Amino acid sequence: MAIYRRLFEAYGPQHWWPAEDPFEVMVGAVLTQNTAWSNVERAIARLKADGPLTLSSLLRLSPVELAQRIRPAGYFNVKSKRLLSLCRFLADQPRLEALPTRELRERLLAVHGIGPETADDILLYAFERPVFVIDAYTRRLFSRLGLLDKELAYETLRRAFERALGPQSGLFNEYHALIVHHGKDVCRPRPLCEVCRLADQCRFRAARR
DNA sequence: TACCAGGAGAAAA
DNA sequence: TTTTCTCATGGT
Repeated sequence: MAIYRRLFEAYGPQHWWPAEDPFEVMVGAVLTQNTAWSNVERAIARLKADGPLTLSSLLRLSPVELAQRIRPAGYFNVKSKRLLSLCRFLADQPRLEALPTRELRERLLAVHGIGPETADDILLYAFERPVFVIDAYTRRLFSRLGLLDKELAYETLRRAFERALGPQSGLFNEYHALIVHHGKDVCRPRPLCEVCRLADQCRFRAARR
């Protein structure tokens, strides 16, 4: 919680995810896989150029048509198939919001192209479930601070964060958003922000002892 | 020019 | 079962 308070005091509330509705959150979660958000924004803008971004509007597109629209996000052929798999899943399974979180997570993970991080993005930011998202920014920040081994398995880290913070989806939402803001907009791999620079120096000194 | 960016699935070992 | 490879655009 000390890290959270420090981030919140530094950057303020983030009000995430940057999307107009839950469906756009899900689309963004797939498009941002291993991709800079600026490229995702271009792809979403192209999807919206045809009209409102909805489940039915995407289901009307062929894989090739969708791939051309999301081209700026990279891996467009792969992501086109993944997005259409997600859309078919959403169309085939009504009342997903009524499912308990664990079952909803398992069903999302069974969809082609939805791995642990993407599933948890969707659970937290589209379904407002208390699930902590472990992404590259989370691993980088907390390993720099010497608080975790960034090679640990996804599930191990997720459970550790959830145990430490308790079942508060609002806090998980804000915490992860702050971690991303810190990693993306403040502290890039180089140059490091002041906090991470000091953490790196401490680790370097410790390693020399 | 080379590297990096909010992963996931398939193939190879 | 674990590790490695592949997918691709845009910014720095």
